[in-house]
Amino acid sequence: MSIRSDIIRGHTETIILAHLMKGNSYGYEINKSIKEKTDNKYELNDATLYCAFRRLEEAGYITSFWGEGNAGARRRYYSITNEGIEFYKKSIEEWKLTKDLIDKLI
Amino acid sequence: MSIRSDIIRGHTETIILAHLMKGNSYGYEINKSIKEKTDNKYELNDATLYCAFRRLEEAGYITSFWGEGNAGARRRYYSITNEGIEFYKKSIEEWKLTKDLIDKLI
DNA sequence: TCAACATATCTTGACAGACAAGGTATATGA
DNA sequence: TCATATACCTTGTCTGTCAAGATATGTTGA
Repeated sequence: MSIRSDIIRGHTETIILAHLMKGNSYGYEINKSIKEKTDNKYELNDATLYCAFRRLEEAGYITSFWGEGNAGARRRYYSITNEGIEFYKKSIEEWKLTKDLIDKLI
Repeated sequence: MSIRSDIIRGHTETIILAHLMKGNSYGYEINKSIKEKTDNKYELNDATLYCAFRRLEEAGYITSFWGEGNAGARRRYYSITNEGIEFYKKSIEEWKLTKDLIDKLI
């Protein structure tokens, strides 16, 4: 069974930030990691991923820079900011509340 | 802390069906019940609620009829169908999977 | 009496996140 | 050389949600 995007909607940014909490990374790698962690049950659509990066960067939660080295296709790396870390922590708390809420309601 | 609608998006129909699993009901009552169950932390927007009713009825998951008796404002009652019950059960399973998935990712 | 409030449903138009589809470019291995 | 994997990005569309507004009835308190 795959997961409807409406169900997971709104978690995209938190998922990305969670990955960046462990260190700098780039889009393709993050998405591969999501796929692996979920046994191919879930992955982000490219457009969704890069849209989320733009939103996060605009909000000041991440910064980006082009990867150095000329091996393979260019990579844009992302780094989480202090504001991003705060936002991530809040999102985790929100998720806990949401789980309880939905469990009460359904 | 209140819950962003993006986080709960996609659960509206399941929440409504969950209520109807306990017996016929109508929009206003369902929303009041949501508010009470969540200690005023969450409630559906009117438009969201009635849009969801329409979708569910179109999908054959609920049927509706005008309430009898002339006391107070008119009520449109909703009743869950067998297909609706099946869909509800599937949605519950999907929610369990989603919880696990998100917990893995964030 | 009459204003305010609670009950109850519905419509319209706008917004935002997600998606499908397409494009661009580099490196590697058969 | 051709397919594949890597890697990023844009455009237009879809859909659920929301804000705002409309409509109507019953109850309660000043």
